[in-house]
Amino acid sequence: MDKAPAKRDIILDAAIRVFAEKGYSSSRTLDISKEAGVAYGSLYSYFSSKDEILLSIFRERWRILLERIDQINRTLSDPDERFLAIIDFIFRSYQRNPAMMKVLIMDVPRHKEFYTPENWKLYNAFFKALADIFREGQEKEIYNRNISPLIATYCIYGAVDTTIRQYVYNPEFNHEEFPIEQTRQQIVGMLKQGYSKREV
Amino acid sequence: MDKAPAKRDIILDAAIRVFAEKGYSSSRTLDISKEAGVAYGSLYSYFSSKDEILLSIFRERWRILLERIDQINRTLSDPDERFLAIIDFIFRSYQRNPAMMKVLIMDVPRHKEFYTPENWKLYNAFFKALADIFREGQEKEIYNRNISPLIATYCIYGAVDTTIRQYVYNPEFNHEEFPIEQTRQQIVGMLKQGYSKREV
Amino acid sequence: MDKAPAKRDIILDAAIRVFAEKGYSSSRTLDISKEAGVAYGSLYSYFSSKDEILLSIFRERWRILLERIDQINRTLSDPDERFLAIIDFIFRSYQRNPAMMKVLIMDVPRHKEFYTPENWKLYNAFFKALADIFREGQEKEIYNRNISPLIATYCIYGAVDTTIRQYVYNPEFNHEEFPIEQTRQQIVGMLKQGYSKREV
Amino acid sequence: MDKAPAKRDIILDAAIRVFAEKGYSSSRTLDISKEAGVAYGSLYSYFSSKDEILLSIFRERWRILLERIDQINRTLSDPDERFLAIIDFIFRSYQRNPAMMKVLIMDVPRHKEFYTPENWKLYNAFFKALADIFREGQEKEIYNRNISPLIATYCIYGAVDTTIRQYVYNPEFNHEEFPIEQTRQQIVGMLKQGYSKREV
DNA sequence: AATGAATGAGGTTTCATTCAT
DNA sequence: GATGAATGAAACCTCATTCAT
Repeated sequence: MDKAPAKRDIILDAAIRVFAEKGYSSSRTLDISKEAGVAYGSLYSYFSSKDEILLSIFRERWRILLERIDQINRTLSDPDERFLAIIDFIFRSYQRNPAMMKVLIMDVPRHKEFYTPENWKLYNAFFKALADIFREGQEKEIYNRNISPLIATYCIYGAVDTTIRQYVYNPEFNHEEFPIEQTRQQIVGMLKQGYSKREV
Repeated sequence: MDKAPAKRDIILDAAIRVFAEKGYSSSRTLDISKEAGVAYGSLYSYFSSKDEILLSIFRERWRILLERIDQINRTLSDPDERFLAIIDFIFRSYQRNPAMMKVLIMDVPRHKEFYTPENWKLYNAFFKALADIFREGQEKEIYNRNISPLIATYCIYGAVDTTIRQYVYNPEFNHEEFPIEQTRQQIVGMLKQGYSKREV
Repeated sequence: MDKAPAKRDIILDAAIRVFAEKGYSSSRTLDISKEAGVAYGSLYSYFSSKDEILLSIFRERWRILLERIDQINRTLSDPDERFLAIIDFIFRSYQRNPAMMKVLIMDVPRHKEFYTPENWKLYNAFFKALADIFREGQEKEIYNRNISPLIATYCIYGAVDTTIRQYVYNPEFNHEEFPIEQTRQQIVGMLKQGYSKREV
Repeated sequence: MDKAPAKRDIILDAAIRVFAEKGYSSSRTLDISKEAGVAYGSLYSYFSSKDEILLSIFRERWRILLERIDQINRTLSDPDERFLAIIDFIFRSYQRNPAMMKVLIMDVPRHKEFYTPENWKLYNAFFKALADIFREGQEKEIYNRNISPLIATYCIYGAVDTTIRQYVYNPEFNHEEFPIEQTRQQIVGMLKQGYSKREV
């Protein structure tokens, strides 16, 4: 009984590629079925609607992110190392599957049906997990207590997200001038130390 | 001869509200005309298509942002003060017209027709202006020279953008618990000093 | 009081050129007003609708054709000479104003509103006038009595019309290979003598 | 696999009736789908646009005419008999399907998209085939050598076309007074012998 | 009478979804 | 379950006509 689940994932992966390429609403279900190599109507054996495909992408892929954070939390205890590992995971996710990141960042939150309490709960679980790490850093007296953990989290995620978005979208952003590994280090450095020159 | 320009702007403002509410592709041109209180066909006297309305919003509003930065650069000379003023302007823009910010952040960059060289040039002019300020701060030895000005700029903008987005979208984000003025100060503090506790 | 009639005719002439160029239904009233160099709304000072412009073209220009036949009938008495003069007039009309002929041949009869009894009466007056000439030729024993005058008339007009249409429309029809004057003579010759070689 | 072709032809036949009734541009695609008894959108499974329907009618039906001429040429060798058979076929086509003839004569040549080199080539193939027959008649010394074969062809076709058009359109043309078979004979007689009385 | 901005009904086309095979 | 032809609601846009100036 591996066949049905496999096909479901084939469709989901195809949908990610198509949505990333054209955007959700410019993507036609026919495009998805072609990309997946399945019959037109087969989409509806696995998903009730086009909406449902997008939301499934969000729910299933976001859950993987959350699980990964859980795993990092279990493996590492130092907040700094945890943030590093998470940022690393996000960067590598972009590198592995930029299409998925495009969809998660650009299409999911712009979709009307996304705005249900359950989806928000799942979405915010990510920020809450990050905020928990931050809070622990504050308790361990290694992070600044003047900053709200949630706000800190938004800043961290926003800095990472906006930068990676340039790699994905911005044609004027020169990949060779900014090697991704170096960029990652600069972001982490800046978030931790700030952009102001430290007094000696 | 104030009439025609006025009507064009009425349509543009209405379109911003409608796009913000429903997203670009779920918005119908009929909705826009109703919201603007003009006849259906009048949209097409001022804009050649629905696409053109969205792109006009981007071009005209983004230009205002750039002009504002110019003005700030002419008025203030200290890089710190300049960043503060720009972040302040962005925060106040959100407060004044969150709908416009939604559209600029969420709809414009997800639209296929957006991706023309001219539009990218205009878009990137914002980041270049910020990077110039950052570079000056480095030359004045007040900003960290280890960070690329462009990356720094993405981090600054990303932190601000992602946080404000929570005010605009996230129903679980409690506005009262996080007064906007205080949030702004925390972001600026964190970007400048980093989240790590400074050694004394 | 020459002004108003002048403008009316300016519009009519402009409409003929526009209809000939694009066909009636692809022609926009805006095109006509621009071609005429009058204000958009002015069309409706002189004509009640776009339909009415087309029908006015037919009524007024067709009447000129009928008057010309009348004049020919008054001037000439020999049926052969009369036909020659009429065919000559039609050929020269094409040369002078092919646009008008295009409209009269192609657009007017394909228009729904054309099919009123009065219009048909006017239209058929042309064929009746020709048939009368033919009948007289039969009575004078110079034309074949076995042919119905009306059918003869359709054949004569059809031969002329179809040939001239090639000059106007057919891009593969080489004008230089077929000088119009020579073509006219061949048509007249063929209609009168038939295409069969006469026994000596 | 008879189903798809059948439906395509059902749509084409329905379109012919609708176009003949209202003219191409007054015909709505909804009318065609209703007349064909198929769903609205089905039109677009078989044709890419309304234009394409009209041009398909031309291309497919005109090809049948050309094939018929080919067949006549293979079956008969006498030019006179060939012309007779072709005129006969045209007359019978009108009788069988006057709607199709209306569309071919009135709508197709007035349509902008018709004017492509390929369409003209197909269109002119008809006249070229007729001209070849005429030329052969000249070589066999049975047709007048003074007439250009192409001009002769236009006259023959124009006479037939204009006359049949009266049957189809002209409400003042009395079908009973002019039995179609008799009309056909008169046309053929007139084209061959001319309308002038032959000297004995 | 002249103007042209405004109007909105109606057209073509798209495409998510259904369903008979 | 798989297939893809069929369906028809709904979208964008056009453009003849009106009407306030």
